[in-house]
Amino acid sequence: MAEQLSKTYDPKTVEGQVNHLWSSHSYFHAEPHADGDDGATYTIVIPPPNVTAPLHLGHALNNTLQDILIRLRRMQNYNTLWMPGTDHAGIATQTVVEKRILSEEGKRRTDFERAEFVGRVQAWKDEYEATIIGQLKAMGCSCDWDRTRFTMDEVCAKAVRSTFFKLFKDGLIYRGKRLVNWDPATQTVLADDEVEHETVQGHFWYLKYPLVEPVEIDSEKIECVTVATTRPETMLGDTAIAMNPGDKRAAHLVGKKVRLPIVGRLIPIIADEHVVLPDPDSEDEKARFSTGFLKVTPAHDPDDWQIGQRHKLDIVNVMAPDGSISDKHGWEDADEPEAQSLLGMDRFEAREAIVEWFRTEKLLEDVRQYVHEVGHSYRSHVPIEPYLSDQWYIAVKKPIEHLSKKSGQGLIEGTDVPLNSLAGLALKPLLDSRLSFIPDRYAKTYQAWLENLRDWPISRQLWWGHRIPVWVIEFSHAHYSGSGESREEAMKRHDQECETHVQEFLQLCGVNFDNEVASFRSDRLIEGTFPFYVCGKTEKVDEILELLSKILAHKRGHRSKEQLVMDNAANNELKAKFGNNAFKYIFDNLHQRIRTCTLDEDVLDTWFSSALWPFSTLGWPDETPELKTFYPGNVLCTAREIITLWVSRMVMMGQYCAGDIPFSDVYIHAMIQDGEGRKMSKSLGNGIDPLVAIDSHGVDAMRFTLASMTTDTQDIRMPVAAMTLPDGRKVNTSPKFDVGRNFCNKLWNASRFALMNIEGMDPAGFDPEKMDITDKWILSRLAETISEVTESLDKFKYSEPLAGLYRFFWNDLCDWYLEWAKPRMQNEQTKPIAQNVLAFALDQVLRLLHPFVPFITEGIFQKLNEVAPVRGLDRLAEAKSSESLVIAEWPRGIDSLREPDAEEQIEIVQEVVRTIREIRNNRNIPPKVSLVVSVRTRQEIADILNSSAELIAQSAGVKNIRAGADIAKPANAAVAVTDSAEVYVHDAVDSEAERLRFEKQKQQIEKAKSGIEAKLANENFVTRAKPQVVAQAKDKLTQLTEQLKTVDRHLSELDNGG
RNA sequence: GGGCGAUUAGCUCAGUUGGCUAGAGCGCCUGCUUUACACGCAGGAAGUCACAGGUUCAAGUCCUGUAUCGCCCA
Repeated sequence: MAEQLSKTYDPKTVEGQVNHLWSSHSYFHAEPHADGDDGATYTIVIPPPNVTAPLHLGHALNNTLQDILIRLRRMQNYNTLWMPGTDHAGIATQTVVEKRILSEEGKRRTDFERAEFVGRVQAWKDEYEATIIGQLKAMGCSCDWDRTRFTMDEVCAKAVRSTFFKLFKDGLIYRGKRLVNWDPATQTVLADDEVEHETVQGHFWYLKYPLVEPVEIDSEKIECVTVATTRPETMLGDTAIAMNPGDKRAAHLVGKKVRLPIVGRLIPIIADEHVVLPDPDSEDEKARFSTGFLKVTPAHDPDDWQIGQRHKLDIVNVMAPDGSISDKHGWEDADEPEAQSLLGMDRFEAREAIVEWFRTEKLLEDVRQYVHEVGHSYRSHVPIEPYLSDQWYIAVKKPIEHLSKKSGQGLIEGTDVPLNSLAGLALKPLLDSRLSFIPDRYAKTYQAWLENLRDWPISRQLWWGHRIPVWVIEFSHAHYSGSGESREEAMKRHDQECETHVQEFLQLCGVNFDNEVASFRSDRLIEGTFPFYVCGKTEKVDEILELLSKILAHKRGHRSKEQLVMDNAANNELKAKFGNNAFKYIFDNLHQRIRTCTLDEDVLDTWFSSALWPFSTLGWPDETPELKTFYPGNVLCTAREIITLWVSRMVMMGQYCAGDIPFSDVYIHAMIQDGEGRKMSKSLGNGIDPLVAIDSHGVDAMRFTLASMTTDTQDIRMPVAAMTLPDGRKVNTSPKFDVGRNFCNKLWNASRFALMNIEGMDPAGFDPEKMDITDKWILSRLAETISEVTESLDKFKYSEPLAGLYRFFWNDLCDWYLEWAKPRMQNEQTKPIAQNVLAFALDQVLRLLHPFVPFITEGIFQKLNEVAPVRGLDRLAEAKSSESLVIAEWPRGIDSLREPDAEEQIEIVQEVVRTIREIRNNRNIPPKVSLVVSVRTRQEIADILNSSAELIAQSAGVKNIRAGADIAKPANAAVAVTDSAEVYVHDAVDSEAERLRFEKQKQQIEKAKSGIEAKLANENFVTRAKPQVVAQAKDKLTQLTEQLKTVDRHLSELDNGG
């Protein structure tokens, strides 16, 4: 006798037992194929959660959906891999750790050595990684935990290094100056998505700039031009005034010069389309505020930067990294006393001082209120300063020669994207339909982004992340002999020599310079030299250059040769590892030529390593069996805000590094909002912790609810309700989870009932010939459900299959089949048949439900295996046994069991049962009172009803039922008219109730009837609509007419006291 | 500013290529300790499908515009 199941489903107990079962087997582990085995594989890489914080409900949704796909394919016998792991999330993680250290210890990042600080972040990562993996396991994610990766672990780091080197060698990485989002408070660059836009009540200040020579326009003498600005302090860096070429005044003014107030700089007036023409009545706010003259400050405004690039304007940066006015960062003409007095002021102080200066000098024409969006740092909340700085970039639209054979060359039609560029590699598969988005509208986002892509800035001024593996070598200044060659030629020759020496040195250390090193010399003069950038393929080069760097640093401050070679650790290490010759070479050839040799301070953008995730986790660049078997993967499942940041880059890098797209389908799921349609967030306090949901409702309930809400809309609303935990903590949950919990409870109890009844079942006792109509019906419905569920899962539908399963399980199996089976279980003749059908149906429904609600189904499956280990339906259908549902076979289509006749018959029976029940309820007849019923209907339906009289009797509390074509209405009978029959419930008359019901029904029928009559009266409908539709309408009209006649007859009988 | 989406019952959502007396779950109302389940059973009420035009024999569904809300990108 199997152990009794509890009366309500207790998720904790079952989850515990099932976890124990799963963790003691390796069901989730995937092994690469042996050579020659080309069986079907199915791979998903997890979007690695940030180690910044625990998972939220969005993650729960994301991972539930992946787990559903993975479990389905595993049951379908694919070699299935779900690769788990976490992301180091550079800036986000560093920020939270910095905040915590500041609040707990009052220390800043700069109070630590770099390595020490990174250690602190590492400790945080260890903690949160464990939390996150624990959460994923709690959610039932069937990841291959043995393969868990982290974006900064050794395996991933190797891929990052290889990719960077490859890009560097292909000439796709360069150092460039650009405006970045600078946070002057924390002094770091921020990514665009780390900038929060806030609406600010600000001003437009109208500043007058005097023309060097006055100009006459329409006999009016113009001495000044007026610019409008929201940031007057940037005027110190103005290098032009721009006008729209369409401006009438442009002809007179373009080419003239103005004298920049305070600074005295002479700057030109130029023409640029970007300038908005003034129009006081315009809808466009910019036009209303515009004077037609735009001050151009390329170093402090992104639009101005573009204008500066177009017109080759000077770039004058007037600020220090802390946001104060400074002449040390690119401002060379701050000679005027007025300018000098501003130096050192904070940017907002300087703003006031400058406005005041203009006011005093009568050059302030106007001040107007202006409400606008200002970017703020999400970290320090101070306004972002567009700041000019040197960053590393990846050239995304640069053609890659060696790829032209494979990917073709030239531009993709209608774009400026070369086929053999990184952007092209990502775009082409979409255009070729090798890459699809679900829902497909998201393809547009992807495509538009790639077509308008700018080079990718990959350096971040952070300590937490993959260090950029570039050594910056500054050569000493060339000694210009003056003999014959020009200064430029001398410098070039000198630098060339230096390069050669570095090359020789590395070769002496055992490095093959051609294969293992990539390098280039800057074409821009930076602090007096053209830096030489060196990137090694492996860390060996780093090791050598680091020793060189130490030795050279040590060298400084020592004069005599004896001191230079003095014993120190770096010297010894270099000698020991790379030989005396290399060591000697430094002093013979390098120390005079190299001023500094330093590793770049910055780290790589987090998305750089994320971009490699689909293959770095499989061991790339090594040609591992894993890579061979599981790459390319199948699906990526993520949220839409990540399409540009991540998906596109994975495709790009997958193509570039691994030679193929990393997945063929991108499934974009909805974003979870609260009941008011707001994003769930910490600051609003409207988030739901998945662990709370799991605690209060059970994992399966949470998963069921999430999956059932997943249609292809972009948002799903999840009403949030506060609840108090037993320990007094107030937390958020959602009444929506009740849906899942109720379902699980129903599943549990129906299974409990089934298990009690199939105990001791004999599979041999099944005889297909002895199945009754309910057996045939439920199997037919099962067959239908199997194919519906399988098909919709193939199409990435979640809510649809779940609704189908819900209906089959609850509305068909529980509400009807089980009820009808109850008496059959008491009868030795019928019992074996009902038992076997029930066991089979339960077995199949558990399999179908398993991807959605894995714990409860596995728990029940284990009991089912104890009670009824063999569950086939003789020669009708097979249910291959399995020790665990995780690896059980997915139900096969059993279309041979489809019985439309049985379904139709049961529907007729159900309709009559519902009608009788309605009368019973309506007349307040107690459930215990048995009824006598007769039904007047067409003979064929009467036959069905008579043969199913017992089913009706049982379901409707009827002791006697008789159907026929010529049944007369008995006296004192309550009457109901259905689509196909008149149902008489004897001795239940209630004229008033009946009249009300009939009158209402009459109205409904008349409404429907007149609609159809109108249609049929329309000649166009009859001639133009599909014949089938017309025939349908005619049938319907006949039926409604009949029905109406019947209702009328009963109404008039009521009138006659009938 | 550019793009995408939503608007259907009190709430959360379905509604395939146009063919509808517009469905489900929750909530609501009525009745029920029917020995699997009250996290349940039986029944019921409840909708001008955001608004305005248009296409069509036929529009919740297609087109145009408007309004409100939301998201992404700049």
